[in-house]
Amino acid sequence: MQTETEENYLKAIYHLSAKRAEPVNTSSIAGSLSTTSASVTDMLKKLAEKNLIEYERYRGVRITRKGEKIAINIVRKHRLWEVFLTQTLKFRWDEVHSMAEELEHVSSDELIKRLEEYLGFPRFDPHGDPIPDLTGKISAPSSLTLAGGECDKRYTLTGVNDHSVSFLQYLERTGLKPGITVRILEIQEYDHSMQIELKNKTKLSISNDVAKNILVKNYGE
Amino acid sequence: MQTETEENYLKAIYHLSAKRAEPVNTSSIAGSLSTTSASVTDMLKKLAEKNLIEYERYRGVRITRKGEKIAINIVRKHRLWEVFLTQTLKFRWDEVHSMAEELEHVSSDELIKRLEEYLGFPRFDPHGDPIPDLTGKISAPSSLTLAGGECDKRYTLTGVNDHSVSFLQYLERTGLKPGITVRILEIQEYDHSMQIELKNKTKLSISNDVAKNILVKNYGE
DNA sequence: CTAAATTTTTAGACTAATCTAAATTATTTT
DNA sequence: AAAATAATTTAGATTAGTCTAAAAATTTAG
Repeated sequence: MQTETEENYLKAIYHLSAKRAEPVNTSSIAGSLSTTSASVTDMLKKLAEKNLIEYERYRGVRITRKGEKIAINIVRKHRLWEVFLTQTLKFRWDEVHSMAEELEHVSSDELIKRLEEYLGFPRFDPHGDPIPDLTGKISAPSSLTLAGGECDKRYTLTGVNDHSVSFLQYLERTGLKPGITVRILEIQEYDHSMQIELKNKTKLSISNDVAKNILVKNYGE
Repeated sequence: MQTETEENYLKAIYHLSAKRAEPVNTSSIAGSLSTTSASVTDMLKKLAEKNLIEYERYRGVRITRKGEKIAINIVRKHRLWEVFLTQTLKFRWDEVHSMAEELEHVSSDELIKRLEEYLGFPRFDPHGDPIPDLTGKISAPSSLTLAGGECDKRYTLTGVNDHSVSFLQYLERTGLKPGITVRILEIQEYDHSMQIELKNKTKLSISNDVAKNILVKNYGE
């Protein structure tokens, strides 16, 4: 068994590993957990001792199979709780992250199995991120972003790349929630910003930066 | 704000206070939290510092209004989670205590408000204990036990006095869950044990000790 | 009402997680 | 390839919670 703090380190290392092939370095872990490099070094020794990571001084860190299993299980719990909070308790999708951050640590595997069943085995959380199954298998998330869309075609929003609260709240305010469908009206040559139309005929303009952070699938797929 | 450990101490003191008017002594707190008296003394100083309890060396402890508010809020969370676990996730009533013990600490007040609404504002948890409302008000639980029942009358089980897992599992096995109705067939003079009949005509004999720990209301009330 | 037994508190130590500041190793620049 | 810069680790302290063993206070018994 591991402490909540150890779990948070493993989760951070797991997420950072997903973004690059090289070992994860100390300061990026410190950054993502808002702590100091000195604290991270201490914890890395502890996790290596338990064979949850491979760690060599000054060389960074790789997560082991054993550590990854634990991390994936936490991600699974987190995302299932997010579905519960939005679907059952009607929280907005931009409110649920911090609550799920707490719930992910306290819930027994049996509780999560039942919760998953009750929720109808959802495959994605409210932000479009895939929910690992009991065995740790993870469906591929959509890799198409709105920025890759074509004029006059329709797309259904499935998730986001940027999970920051400010971005989510921006989307929430403009009505761009997962599940809704948009049509691209026009794409500007010079900055790749685009005009889009929502179902209710609202027209709005979004920057390429925003479009690149919105995951979509083709309408009707 | 207080730590999870402080919350557990407050809850223990609150529950122990409910049973007697005198101040709560150190060793009973240690007993109910499975820790040592020395640890309890340390924590009492800390809680007194924060005005959550009144504490005088060697004299025991009383909870303050401020401490009681916190304790009641934790009890409220605990019992609402128990309802969720049995009602929504279909856990047995003898399984939910330890899970709720963890969930009670992580849940924000807003989450609990929504959960309460989703559950339909239940007034009692699966063991018949009253659920404090948002303001801290607590309905009176049933005070009638099956031991006080009369021959040939029907009673509906509403809860228990003994919350130990072994007692709950005994009741679960014999079919004596809250909500069901029983009829008293016969009461033995010499040991006050009783023969009762369940809805499905099952007859069984229970000791006076057991009967005293089962809360009931008159059938049809 | 004193003596024994019990309860409670204090003293001192331990673990987990954290921090700052100093030292060490690695990387980049010139 | 040496010097400067940046990243990482170590050293030493701190806080929360816990423990054991010893000391002090209270309660109980004779």
